[in-house]
Amino acid sequence: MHPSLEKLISSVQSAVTLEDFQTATEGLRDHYKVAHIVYHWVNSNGERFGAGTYSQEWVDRYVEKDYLRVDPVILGCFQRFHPVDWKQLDWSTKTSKAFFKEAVRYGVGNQGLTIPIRGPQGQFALFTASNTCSDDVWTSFRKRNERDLILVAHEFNKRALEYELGVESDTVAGLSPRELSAMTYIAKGMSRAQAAAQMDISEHTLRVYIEAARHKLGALNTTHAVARALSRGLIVI
Amino acid sequence: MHPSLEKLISSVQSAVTLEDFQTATEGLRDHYKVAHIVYHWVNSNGERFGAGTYSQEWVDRYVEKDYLRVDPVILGCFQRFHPVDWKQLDWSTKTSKAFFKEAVRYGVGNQGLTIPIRGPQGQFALFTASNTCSDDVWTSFRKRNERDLILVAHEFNKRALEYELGVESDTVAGLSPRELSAMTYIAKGMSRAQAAAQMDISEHTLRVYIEAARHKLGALNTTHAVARALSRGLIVI
DNA sequence: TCCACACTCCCCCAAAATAGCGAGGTGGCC
DNA sequence: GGCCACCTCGCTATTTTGGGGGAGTGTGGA
Repeated sequence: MHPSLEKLISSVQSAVTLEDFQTATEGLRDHYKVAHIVYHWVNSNGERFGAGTYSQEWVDRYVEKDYLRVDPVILGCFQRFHPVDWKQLDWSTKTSKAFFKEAVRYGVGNQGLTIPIRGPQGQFALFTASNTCSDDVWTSFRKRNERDLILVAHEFNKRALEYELGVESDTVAGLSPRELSAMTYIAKGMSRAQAAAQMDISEHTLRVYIEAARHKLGALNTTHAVARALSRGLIVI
Repeated sequence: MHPSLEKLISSVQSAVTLEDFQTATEGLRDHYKVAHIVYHWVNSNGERFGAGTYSQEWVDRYVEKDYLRVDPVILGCFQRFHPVDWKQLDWSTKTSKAFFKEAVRYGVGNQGLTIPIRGPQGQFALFTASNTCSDDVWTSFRKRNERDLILVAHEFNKRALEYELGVESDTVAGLSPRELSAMTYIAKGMSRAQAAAQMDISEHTLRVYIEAARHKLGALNTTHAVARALSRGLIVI
């Protein structure tokens, strides 16, 4: 990895504010000599954050027109797993063609590579490099830099997660072994009677476990408790 | 990146069968001179696949004892986002201590680095490198190789996703927007009446959504449906 | 154009979960 | 020895879900 890129990664690793993320994207843009670098991120509460080199006009326009629901990059990456070249996306519909044209008019590149990453609680981030150039030039750019970009995207996410954790704080309640078993059977779709039979205890006892878990998790009902236990990674189905 | 590692990555990229994945893990083990390389993967239907260099005895033991629910690596990575050194995990409980001891006895290393990756439909994969060595040796190994391992993990996932798409023909159930909203409210602990009020529809209509979601997800009851929707990343609470 | 599918509403009744009141035994920790 | 967390079991009454029927609208794709 290039020394100046290492330096940029360090700046991401030590980023504290959104401005720091912003500065990092500008540094990366200059390093790679591309039109834009953008990092876009949805935390577990569904709040969106963004840092990047797009013009303010484009960002405003994007928000105003609710292009999140149109942008094939967003729609495409939401169903994908791995780095996506914009060319692979579906630009065939009328709305997406119009969107692309307008994006280019606002200075967004005609080429792009977007790397989606997901977190355990529904966090979803997109790291994008975009440029205006021919297909051949872009392909060779990707060949040279795709791996580094994946690593950079990881660094952004790592820091973004810490940023999120800094904002939130919640106590994780521990469930007892029997409570965990009971919750697991319930999460698998068993009725209380079935789960009790599985655990070889009375249905009443099972109920006590479920209620204990519900209270510990601050849940309103069994379904809520299961949802919370799954979200917190306490149980696996 | 080392030429011989490039070769191993190519072999991952062209993997077709589980045996190919297996062979790739063995190659990586030899390349890095570590005790084990393991790739473990849960697809969007909750089916588990694995390829790695652990002994068959350990794998059997692991399955038999249902260690998925004990293993701090699994439990820890489920709540995390980024490469996890096994030392960072919680080994303080009695069961996890016993598990660790047994794992070491079966030849699993005392050190490990696990890289979790998630897909859009709740796919969840773990790529692990493990070795028996001192903390210092392991730290320097991580420093040298962590980035490469992240890229290797990405390659495994990319191929695993293609493998999944090739093997499965059963449609991944997509829930309609209203079904997703309904499921989300239910997952947040609301009763049908409350959720219906939130969505400003009759309780009966809400019930239709919940039942449709239940059928699409192949769930036995509402709680099960919520659990599946969460596991597959369809909803977030 | 028509079909499929999402969306909306209504009935009834059996089954299951929830809420409230209990009881007692074990084992670890201060 | 006392406290606390965990594990186990019982009862009754009320609320919520689940399964079985229906029926009508609107919208987007073949």
